[in-house]
Amino acid sequence: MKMSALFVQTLRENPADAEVVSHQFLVRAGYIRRLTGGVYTYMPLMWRVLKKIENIIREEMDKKDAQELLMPILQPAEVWQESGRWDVYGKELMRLRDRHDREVTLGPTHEEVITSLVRDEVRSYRQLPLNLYQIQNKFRDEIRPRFGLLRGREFIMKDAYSFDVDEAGLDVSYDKMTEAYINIFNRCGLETRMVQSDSGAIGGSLSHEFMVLTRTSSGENDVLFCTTCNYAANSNHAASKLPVADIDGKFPEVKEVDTPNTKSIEELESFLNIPASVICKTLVYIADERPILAIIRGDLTVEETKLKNAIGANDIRIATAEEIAELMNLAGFNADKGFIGPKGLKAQVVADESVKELKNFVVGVNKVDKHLVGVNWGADYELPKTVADIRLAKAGEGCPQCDGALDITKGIEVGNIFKLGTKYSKKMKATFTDEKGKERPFIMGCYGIGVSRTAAAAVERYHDESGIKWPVQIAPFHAIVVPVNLKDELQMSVANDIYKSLFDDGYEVVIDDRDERAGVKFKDADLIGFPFRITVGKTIAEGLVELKIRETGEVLTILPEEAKAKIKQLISQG
RNA sequence: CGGGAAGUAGCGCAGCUUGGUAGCGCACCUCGCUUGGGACGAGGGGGUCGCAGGUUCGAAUCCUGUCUUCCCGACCA
Repeated sequence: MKMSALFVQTLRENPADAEVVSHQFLVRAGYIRRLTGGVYTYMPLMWRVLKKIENIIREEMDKKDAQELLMPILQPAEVWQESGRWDVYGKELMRLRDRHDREVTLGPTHEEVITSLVRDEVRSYRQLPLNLYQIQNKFRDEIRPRFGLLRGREFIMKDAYSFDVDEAGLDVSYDKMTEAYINIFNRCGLETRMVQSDSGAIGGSLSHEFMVLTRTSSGENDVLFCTTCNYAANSNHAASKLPVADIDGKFPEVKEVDTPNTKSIEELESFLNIPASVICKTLVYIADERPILAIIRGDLTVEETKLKNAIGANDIRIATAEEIAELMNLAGFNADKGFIGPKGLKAQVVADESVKELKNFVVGVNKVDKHLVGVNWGADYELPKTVADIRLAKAGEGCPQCDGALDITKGIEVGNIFKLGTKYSKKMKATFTDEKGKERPFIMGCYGIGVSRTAAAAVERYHDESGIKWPVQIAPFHAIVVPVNLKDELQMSVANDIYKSLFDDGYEVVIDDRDERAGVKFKDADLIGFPFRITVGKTIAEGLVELKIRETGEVLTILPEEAKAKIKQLISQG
């Protein structure tokens, strides 16, 4: 490929709307162009990268006996109504109406379509196990698309679905996909960590996410990981050992006391001269339109996703001051902010495990400027029926699996795997006949990889101030040959020879035949991120060229043949 | 959803307060010169100033509405 003919326009300045490095460099280097919010054109360079990632995925999926197919993006509302997700998936579902006023959606994922398909096609256990996957554009109407390819409304995803006769079969499928994912990301040159996660809107019993850990990016997720063992989990799911604290309030008797102007835990701490850990904190949430009281030790934090799961809600948010006041008035109390307690309000109460051990503690009583002190769980003040881990784990706390401690880092989720079980097959009546002639629902799993996001994550992970440093396996081209002076016939002929030779050997190579000054060519080469650059310039007088390795910045002045051999060697090492 | 900010040439921006024929840098075209880290000189092309109304002799500029984009926040009592 001649650089002069390549459809790419590099920019000197960062686009004003790009905040994270992957977005900035992908736009500046001419990989992507925005059409509208969260929707991008993949330019030829980008498309080459994406196809490379896709092909790695295909090879590794096929090795695990998965079969590629392609399902429609346009999906009728019916299948979503069958699974019950038309109403619960929420606003992220891109909904539209056709000319007959029928509701349709642009698929954000394909559990419904695949389940419907397999329901019709697979009748016998003899046809199982089965793993089907596709790579296509997905649509999610994100509240706030941002960060370029990291969170778009239209993006490329690989989604796979497994069908097994029983749980043991699902375990095998899940393990095979785990292996495939590890291989895929390794081959993409990306170090990932497999972390436990919440199963979210997809549902199911067990799930893991594959995270690219980044220090630099405003990574989307917090990942807690053990510094000693292999425990790692998304912060919305992570557990930790309960931090040790003073949990005895040492109040000699149960008593309602005046605590003026103590609307926050801090104010209450200093007014009563007690640690936060002897206060039972009460938070009001609205889950699926109904109020929920969450109680937790005063020094700890509620994790909303865990709370949501503890009560089986679809949607959860903290209540507004108005909603709290309304809840109080309904029960005949006059209070709004602060002073809230779990007793006497018309709301389900969920207790975090941390409150069980509290002794002689302090709690709100839904009266302004009052708190109850010296409380103990018992006949008079009952522990709520629902007790669960709804606490946000934090760095420094003990690992739930070993004696080590947890640390926290940012991560970009590039893949996830779920054990779905019968969540979809039961609802959609997708069954097969087992060896005893009995109808049974399929045991399903689903497995996603964000293809476009993986590319962006690679840029987040591998770049410097000059531009992108693609891992060679997913770089748009392997190398660029740069003749410094087009009018120098020797330079041109050597450069052309190297270019042709690499090209004929099957390497993807560009020759920068533009009549630009060397600096321009070098800047563009660095920005675009060619893993290898062969410069043919002054040193050609001694028969030497220069090989620059983008990843390390290493520069070798060697014979053309040596440069080619070195590139081939490094590429084969991956 | 709430709060900010911004829409002027492909990209980055100035002009707006104080209305009077639309500018700068990059990019692009031509010529010259230059050729190892985003050179230089000369000339040139390109914009109904997001859109729609209004005020005015006259609107990028003032007013109203609308669309779009970006940022922050979404409540730990």
